[in-house]
Amino acid sequence: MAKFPLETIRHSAAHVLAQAVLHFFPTAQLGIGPAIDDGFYYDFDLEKSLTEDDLVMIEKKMEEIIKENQQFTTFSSNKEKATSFLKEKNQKYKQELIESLEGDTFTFFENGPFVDLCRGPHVEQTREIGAIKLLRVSGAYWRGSEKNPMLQRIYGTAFSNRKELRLYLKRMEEAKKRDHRLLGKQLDLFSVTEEVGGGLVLWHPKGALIRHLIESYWKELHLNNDYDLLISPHVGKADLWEKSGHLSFYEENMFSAIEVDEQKYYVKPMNCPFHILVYKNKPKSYRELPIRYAELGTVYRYERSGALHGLLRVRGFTQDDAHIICTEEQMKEEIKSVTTFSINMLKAFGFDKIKFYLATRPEEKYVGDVSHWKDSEAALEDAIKSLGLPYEVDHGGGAFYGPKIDVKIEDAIGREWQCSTIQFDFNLPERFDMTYIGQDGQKHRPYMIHRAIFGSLERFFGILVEHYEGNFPVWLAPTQVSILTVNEKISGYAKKLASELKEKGIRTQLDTSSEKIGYKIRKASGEKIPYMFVVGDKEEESNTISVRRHQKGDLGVMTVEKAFSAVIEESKTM
RNA sequence: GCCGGCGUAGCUCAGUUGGCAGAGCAACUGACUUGUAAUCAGUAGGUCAUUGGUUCGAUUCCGAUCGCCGGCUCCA
Repeated sequence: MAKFPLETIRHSAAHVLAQAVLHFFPTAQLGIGPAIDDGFYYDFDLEKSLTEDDLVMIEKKMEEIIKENQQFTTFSSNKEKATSFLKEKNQKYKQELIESLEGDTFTFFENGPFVDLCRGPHVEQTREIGAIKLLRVSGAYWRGSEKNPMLQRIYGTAFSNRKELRLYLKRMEEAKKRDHRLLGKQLDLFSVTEEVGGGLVLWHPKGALIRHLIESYWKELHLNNDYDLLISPHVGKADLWEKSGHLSFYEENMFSAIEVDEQKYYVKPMNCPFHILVYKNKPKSYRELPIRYAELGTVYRYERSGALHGLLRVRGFTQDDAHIICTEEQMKEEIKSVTTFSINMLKAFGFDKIKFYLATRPEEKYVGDVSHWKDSEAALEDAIKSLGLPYEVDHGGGAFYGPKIDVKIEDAIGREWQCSTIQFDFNLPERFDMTYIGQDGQKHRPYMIHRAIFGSLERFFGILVEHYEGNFPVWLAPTQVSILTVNEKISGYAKKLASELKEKGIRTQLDTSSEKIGYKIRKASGEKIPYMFVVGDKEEESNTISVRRHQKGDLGVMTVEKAFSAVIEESKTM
């Protein structure tokens, strides 16, 4: 067991990094250097752009400092002294930092020739830092604001010993192999091309097939749970977006207007206004509530070019959107059922570890009655509690229009992703004057809940690819069975098996090429096809199949019936 | 958008004093008839991202643009 927590080790490593950088570039201005989730970084203002070679050199120096086993010591001083000390060191960012900090006592940490303003804590001596590795250099604005100068940020990681560092680096390698952009290309699932534009996805046949399966399952589950499906257009008039408030609050994220017949139209960034108009098409009675409108609605949002990332951050995507419109009395039950519904959907895709984050009313900017906020927050918290799942409360983290639950799922290698969100909206019902006629014959304002489970199909698909490492379960695999012939004489038998499988609804492909069986297996494995049916003379004579399962290997010879039912059974399991 | 890196065949990548553009895989053709992760031979495939400059000559050097990658930022 290490003497210090990782965070302390990493924070200390950040100091050593700064020390090493100052050794080579004495005029460097220091930004901040915290420990982060899987390592640490330090920001520097430097004349020279750092290169890979510089990193190697700096890392070497860091190793030396660690070996020297310098002692970490600390001292405090008041604001005046601290400022003049930093002035003397010519550290303007640190001076700025002190200016913005409360109190009059500032601690410094010193090791060898290096002194840094810092709250600590640190390890006692540098050798306790263990093993370090510098990972990359990138740009970062001082204090995260674009108005400030851009500093150079060096990222690194540290562990208490070499072995753990090696394991971490190995995990990173593994994660890299799962990259959906890489697998998307290898498995021919989708592409994003320069000709179409960044963040606009072309779904290739195999990707589109998987998406179709996801969508079909999604629709079926919604219909079975009393949702109504809607379909709405991709564009709408400017007036609509004025009314919804998007043009005042969200315009910077919208594609610019299209003019048709002297009218301005906008491509939709959200589906809500359309769903609301469906609701408002006819007066609604309390007897009709709750109403649950769901749509796989394709929206377009402007994302800055630098933010685009494979399928995870795109400009055109399909939300699995739904709007639940209900009375105050129905609210609690609706929240509960939508939460359970989300979990069930996510579980079908192998996500069992789910965490909730409840975000409540912001302190200042918010719309609607405080009492409505309180009721809805209680409803959200109730729902999570009743499920007995882990959750955290983010006080004041809600949107201005309502409180929400964000749901995070954990994938096969322990990474967290946010997909689902369940949000109250006190804004749009007001803006669109949504009402229902209550038992008392009066008009009432309904509650409206937005929710998405996958969030975006593009993003969810990207996450799925990484989660499964491209090894889709049988029910989702674009090709479920590949029939491989040992020689060309056997192609008749193979064709017969293929057509029988297809008849049973199994997605089957046939490889009768004049290659050796090893080659065909290698090829099918590369495509990550779950089942390989190897057939030769022996199998034809005995009406059997030699079954091979992807990632498991040879399952041996079985009767055609048994082999078929194995695939069929598995294709039904989610 | 900003900082830095990168852009050579469908894919993965070689290509240095600046002098005819290369390999493996994939594709195609042929031979082989194969028993559990790569059979052999041949053919074809390129505006070296685009564009301007330097030069007798640019994939190579310089500039601009576009795109991608790592971050920052953004995510009412």
